[in-house]
Amino acid sequence: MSEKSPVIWWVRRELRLADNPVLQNCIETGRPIIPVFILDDVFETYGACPLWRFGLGAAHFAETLNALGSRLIFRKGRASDVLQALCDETGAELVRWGRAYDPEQVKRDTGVKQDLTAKGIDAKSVAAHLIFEPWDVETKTGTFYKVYSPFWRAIKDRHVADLIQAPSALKTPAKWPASEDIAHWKLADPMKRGAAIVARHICVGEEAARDRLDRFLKDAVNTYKSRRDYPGEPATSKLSENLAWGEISARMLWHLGHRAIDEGKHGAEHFVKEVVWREFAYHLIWHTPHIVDQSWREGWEHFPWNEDDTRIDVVAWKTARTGIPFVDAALREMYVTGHMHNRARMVVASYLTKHMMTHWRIGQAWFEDCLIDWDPAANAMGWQWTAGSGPDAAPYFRIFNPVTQLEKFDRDQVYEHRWIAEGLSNPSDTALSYFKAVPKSWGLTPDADYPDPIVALPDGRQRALDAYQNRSF
DNA sequence: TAGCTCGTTGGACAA
DNA sequence: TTTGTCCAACGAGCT
Repeated sequence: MSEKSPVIWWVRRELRLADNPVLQNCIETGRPIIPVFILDDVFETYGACPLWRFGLGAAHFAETLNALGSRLIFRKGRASDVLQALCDETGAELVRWGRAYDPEQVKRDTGVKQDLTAKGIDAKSVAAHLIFEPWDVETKTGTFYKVYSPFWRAIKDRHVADLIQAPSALKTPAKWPASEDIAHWKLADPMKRGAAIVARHICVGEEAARDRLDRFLKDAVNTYKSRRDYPGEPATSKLSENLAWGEISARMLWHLGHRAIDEGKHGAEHFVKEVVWREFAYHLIWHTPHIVDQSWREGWEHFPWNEDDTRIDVVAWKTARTGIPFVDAALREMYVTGHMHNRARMVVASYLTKHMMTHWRIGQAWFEDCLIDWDPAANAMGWQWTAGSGPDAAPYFRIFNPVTQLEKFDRDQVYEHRWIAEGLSNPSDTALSYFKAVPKSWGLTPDADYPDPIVALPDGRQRALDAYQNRSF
C-alpha cells in the first residue's frame, strides 16, 4: 500500500469531531483523510423531518470541517458504487465508517464491505455509535437480554474507555475529489409542514449539543428524576436530537453523567439510565432485527389491530384532532418542534394502539416522518413496548388514561395550553403555530370548536381490555 | 434444575 | 386527598 494514499471516511450518523473513534481510526493511519457523505437509498427513504434535520446537521458539519482546513465531500448514489469510484479517483486504499446496527444499514454495509474488499480495498467499520457493542453484553447463560433491568445491572459498573479529544487539524489530500452541493439536493422538500417553524426549535451541531449537555448537567439534572415526567417543564436534556445524528457521543453522556453522580447530583444516575435505554434498544435491534417491522413477541401479528391509515380516526390522530387534549397537545408538539416529551410519547402510543386498536406500525411510521431525533432502534422498541407486542412483560390492563395522566403530570395545564388553541380567547403563540405549520389541505383553524373524543375513553379502554384478554395466543 | 423474584412509566376502587 | 390493593399470567434472569 502506498504510504501517501488517502483514507476515505464515510460519514453517516456521527457528525462530530470529539470522541469520534472513526475519525481517530482515520487519523491513526497517518494518511490524508477524505470525509464523504453519500446520499443513498437508505437516507433517501428517511421520513421528512429526519431527512431535513440530517441535511442541516451534515451542512453544519461540513462547515466544521472547513474550519479545520478539511472538507466534507457530498455524493449521491449507491454507496458501494460511489465509494469504489472515489477510491479510483483518489487512489484511496482504505475506507472507514461508523458501525450501524439496524437491519437495513447492516445489509447495505455488509454489501459495501464485500464489494470493496473484492477490489482489494481495506474496508472496515468502527464502533462509534454506542457505549457497548450489542454482542458484548450477555446474560450468564450466554444469551442476549430481553428485559431492561438485568441489562442495566450487567453494565452499570463496567469500565468504559476514555473520551477521545477532538483533533485540531486534519491531514488533507493534495487534490480534493469533486463534491456535489448539498443545497441542490433539496432535503427540506418532503417537509410539507413549515420547515421554518420547526427550525425555531432545533439545535444543530456539536458545539450546540455540548452546550446543551453542560447546561443540563449544571442545573436541570438535579431535578431530573422528580420532574422529568412533567411535559410542561424544561426538565429533560433534549439531547436525543443530537445523539440521533452523532453530534455528541453516548460515551460522553456516560462519562459526564458519571462525573455528575460523583459530584452528588441527584438525578444523574437516572440520566445515565436513560442513555442506557438507548443502548438496550440497539442491543435488541441487533439480536432481533425483526423488531423494526414485525411484532417482537410471537403471535402478536395476529392481534386484531386496524392497519388502515386512511381511517378517519387515524387521520384525526395524525392531525392532532382526537378530542383528547393530552394526545393532541403531544402530537402538535411533535409536528411543530420535531420533538415529543417522553411521557407524551407513551400516552399517544397507548391511545393509538389500545383505545383506537390501531397497529403500532402506523404510529411508528408517523413518528419516523415527524421526529428530528428519529432513531430506528428506539422508535421500534418504544412502539412495541407500549403496544404490548414488544420486549416487556407489561400487563395488558396497563392502559394509559390520557385524562388522568394530564391531571397528574400537567396539573397547571401548562403543556395543554402551550399546544391547544381551540376554545381559548387568547391562545398561546406555540398553540397557534401548529395551525401555521400544517398544510392548508388539512383545513385546520384555531377558531374551530375543539372536537369531541373520537373514541370515548371508557369504551376504548374496555374494548382494548377485551381484545387483549381474549387474544388466542 | 427447580424455585424464586421481579418486571421504567397504570387504573380503578375502596377505605 | 391520599394510600393500599387488586387487576393475570408469564417469562426473564438469577441462585
